[in-house]
Amino acid sequence: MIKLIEKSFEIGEYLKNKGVRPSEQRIRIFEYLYINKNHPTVDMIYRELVQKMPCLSKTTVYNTLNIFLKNNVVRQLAIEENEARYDAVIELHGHFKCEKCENIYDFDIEKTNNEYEDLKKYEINEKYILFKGICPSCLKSSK
Amino acid sequence: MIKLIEKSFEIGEYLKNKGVRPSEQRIRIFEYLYINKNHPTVDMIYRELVQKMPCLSKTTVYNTLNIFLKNNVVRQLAIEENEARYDAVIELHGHFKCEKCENIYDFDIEKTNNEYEDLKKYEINEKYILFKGICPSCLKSSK
DNA sequence: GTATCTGCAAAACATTTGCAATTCT
DNA sequence: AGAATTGCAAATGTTTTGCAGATAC
Repeated sequence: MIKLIEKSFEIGEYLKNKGVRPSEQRIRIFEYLYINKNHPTVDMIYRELVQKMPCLSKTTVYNTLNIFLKNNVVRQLAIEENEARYDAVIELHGHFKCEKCENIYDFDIEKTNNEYEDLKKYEINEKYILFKGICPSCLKSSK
Repeated sequence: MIKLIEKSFEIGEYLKNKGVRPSEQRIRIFEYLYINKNHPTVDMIYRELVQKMPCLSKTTVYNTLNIFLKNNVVRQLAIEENEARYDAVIELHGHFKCEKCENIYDFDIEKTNNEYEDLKKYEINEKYILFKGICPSCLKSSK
């Protein structure tokens, strides 16, 4: 409990620094993203949080995430084509989606821009890297 | 005109080889993707083709692209989070979206799987690489 | 007290599904 | 004839918008 309050307070500061006013809902939504790191959909966030905040609206989740996006608090991912997913880790990294267990793993990518010959003359601002395949634990269990 | 008929014939063969029966609509949709190489949305394809085929239905465009997907005739891209885009180039390559002119450029990526230390033990089946930034011609005109 | 934030209801899109008519073999 | 294809209309699902009440500064 105290942990949660402490965390809320830190998150509040973080959001303020990003230019977002830290309301209860916004703190909870960021907290969910920050603790779970599961690249959730709007629906996943809503279904979890509405249990503790019964009158939370899905509209608020949408509104909040759009504000977070605009203020660079979260990144929007296109992992599934139909539903947007969100990530509180805004540093450059790649995503790996296991086609079996559906888990999404993060992985490091280099920060050099010169690895791609074709892009020598391009200014690269954002990189979205998504691989699909089979993760080690699913590889093991399928043998 | 002759060119188009010839092209239709080639596309027909290509689709047959992929296990897709080459109807008029399917040929036209593939032809659009193949000629334009513009990673279009369903709506872009529909709006263009309905001019020549007035009773074309958007449902048919959806159906056709889903069949193409299943038979590995096209790749689905998640360049914008809200709308699916399609690409008749199924070979591995990356996409660069210019944030100014909105054009999407293709670029080559290496086929080695060992470039990412974190993924040594993962089986990688598909790679989706999307960069955003400014393309050379927009860089030039902004100076 | 004025701005902002929240949440309901409705609207706006993208996509899929059910089904009847048509087309191909 | 039988199977696949097309396209309309309706349904589904995600996201946005309008607006009234509540909250924060």
